[in-house]
Amino acid sequence: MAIKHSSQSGMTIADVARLAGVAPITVSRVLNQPAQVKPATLEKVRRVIEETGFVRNQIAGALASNRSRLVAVIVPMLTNPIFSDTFQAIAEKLAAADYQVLLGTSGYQAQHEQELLEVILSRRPDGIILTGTLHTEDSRKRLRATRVPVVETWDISPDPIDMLIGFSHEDTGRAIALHLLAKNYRHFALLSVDDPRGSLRAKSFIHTLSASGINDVQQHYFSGLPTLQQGREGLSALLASTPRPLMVVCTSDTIAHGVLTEAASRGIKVPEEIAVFGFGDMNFAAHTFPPLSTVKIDGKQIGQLAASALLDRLKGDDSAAIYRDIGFTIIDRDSTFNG
Amino acid sequence: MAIKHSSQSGMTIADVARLAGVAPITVSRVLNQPAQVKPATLEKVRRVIEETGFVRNQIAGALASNRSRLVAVIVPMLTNPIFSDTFQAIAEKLAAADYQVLLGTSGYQAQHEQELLEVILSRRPDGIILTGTLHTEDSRKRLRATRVPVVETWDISPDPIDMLIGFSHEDTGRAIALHLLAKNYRHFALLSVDDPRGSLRAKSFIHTLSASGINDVQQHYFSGLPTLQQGREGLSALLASTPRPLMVVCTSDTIAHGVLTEAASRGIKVPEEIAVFGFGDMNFAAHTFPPLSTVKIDGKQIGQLAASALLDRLKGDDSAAIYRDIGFTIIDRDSTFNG
DNA sequence: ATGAAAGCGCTAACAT
DNA sequence: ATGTTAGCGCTTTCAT
Repeated sequence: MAIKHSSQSGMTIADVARLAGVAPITVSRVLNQPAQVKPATLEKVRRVIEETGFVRNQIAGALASNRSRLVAVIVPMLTNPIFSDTFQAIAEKLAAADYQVLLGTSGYQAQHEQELLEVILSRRPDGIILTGTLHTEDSRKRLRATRVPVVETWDISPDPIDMLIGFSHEDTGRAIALHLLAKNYRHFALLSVDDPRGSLRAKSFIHTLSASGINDVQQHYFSGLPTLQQGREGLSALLASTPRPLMVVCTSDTIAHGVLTEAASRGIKVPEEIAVFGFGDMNFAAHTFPPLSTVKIDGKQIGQLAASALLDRLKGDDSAAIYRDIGFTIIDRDSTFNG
Repeated sequence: MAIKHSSQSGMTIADVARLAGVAPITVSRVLNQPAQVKPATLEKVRRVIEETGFVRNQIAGALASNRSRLVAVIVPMLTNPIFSDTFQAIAEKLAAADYQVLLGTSGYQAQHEQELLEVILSRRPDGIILTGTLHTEDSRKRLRATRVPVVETWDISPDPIDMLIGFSHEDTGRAIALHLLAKNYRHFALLSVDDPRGSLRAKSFIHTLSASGINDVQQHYFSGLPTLQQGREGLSALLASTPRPLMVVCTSDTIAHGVLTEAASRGIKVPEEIAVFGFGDMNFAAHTFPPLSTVKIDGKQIGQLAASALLDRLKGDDSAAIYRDIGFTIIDRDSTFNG
């Protein structure tokens, strides 16, 4: 018997069935519920699959079963490394459970996210993982109307769409302010990114200082992704105008790293002359010169929990609605004075 | 007439057609070839879609048309920022052309990539973008057998699977060696990542020095992704054992940045006492202290060209097979001596 | 443990 | 410009 050798995938489950002398549904079972197939049959079918290089068509499978095994993930910007750990963790965990990731980037724009969502929903994903909680009203309505499980990440909100894994950026900003006030710092400057969550941290930080009677905080806001350059330029600008000693708080470790770099290049001693505080505890933070005091956010954990929550739901585990504040940890290193 | 208000997507094209008083195929045309539909009909159908919140089912569409509008992208590791620009560019360009990205991470393992490929092919992507040219024999065979357009990126190879956009890592390693020899550097050290492409650059670098009679190159290889920490530890180790002046060549800007950081922390002058050379020209390279001499790789361009090549092919533009060496640029900054 | 029939929601390939 | 018909390749459901 001449077996058709081709991975051309003109081949279907029916072709495999014919060659193996079984019905198409049996091939389907071999692929999806091998436990229900007699070992001999299993082997017979698998050999045909092996020999022909047959590759199943999951599109047809998804249509027939109404389950796509696709999870859509929307990230603001792939070039912002703050989300990399989260994204990587999500992709790994889903892949291990035989789900694939459909990727979208929103560019930090809720309107763009909304358009993306329309495209994404047309793919009938089994779940959706979003970054942040700032969506258009239309997006929320649409997502709530579909019965697709949704996980929002990296923020918390009083009325999540569905599940949520994040932390409070307001709490973070306040905690940083209180922490540094307790260290007796009084002359502050703020270098902030202008993305929604960074701005939230910045605002809360400023507000908390204000409540302690500190209103002379020099503030610089940078648009676009945080860079080393912004930190260097930020410190340069501050040095021209602000009295030392100075505590420079940054809403991104990357900017803080730039501040440290500028300080080193000028021979300014950190933390003696200028102190620096970051955000994120990115992988370089413990190894800057001097090591950077910052707030640790466990991005990998966010990703793992988000993926797990989704997978549990997809397994039919409709237990208590998931709403999880993973918090944050202030880490004192040598870029601030530790009395 | 009572219109069924629901985004529940129990709604189909047939429901929309009934409500609009047209045939299903007309709704399909409104969605896919609106130019072929009379304006009045167009508006009628669009109003029903708007009012009902109907979301098309692209799974069914893909099955019927045999085009998924999905492009699979395989990246070694999302947490390695060297690929971020490429990945972001790909995602943006494809999204603009109404293609979605199906993401996979290979973890730098060809075997894992092969398994991923099987899953991916079952989704019937219209195209595949791969990182690197090191694939298992099985992967190559499978990809060649399917008629799916493939673009390999970030490397070149004598026999690409299909299209290719990259540069030669061997040429890069050699060029760095020759460039630094021409600057009269003679005492070299190498800090390298151990990923396939990094190793290729390292090997070629060492080999070129050897051809010039330099065989006493201190070499350290780091596993895992490049980090600042590796650079700091690398320099510390070198200082214990190697004579100065010293030219430290790194196969990653991140490691080089760590070397600069360690030097700054010890008060070692760069480039007077120690010179440093990196790879990638990542966004921080021009802003380290001192600014880092390195090799610029235009990752964004790789992504744009890869996506364009694929889109052209998908448009039926079967012009000359694409094989493009985008090259690299050596950038002299202040971490090396520029006589 | 395996099979037969029906259909998932859409679009290609013809009509008209 | 619009409609009719016949699938796409699989899985569901109900038999046997």
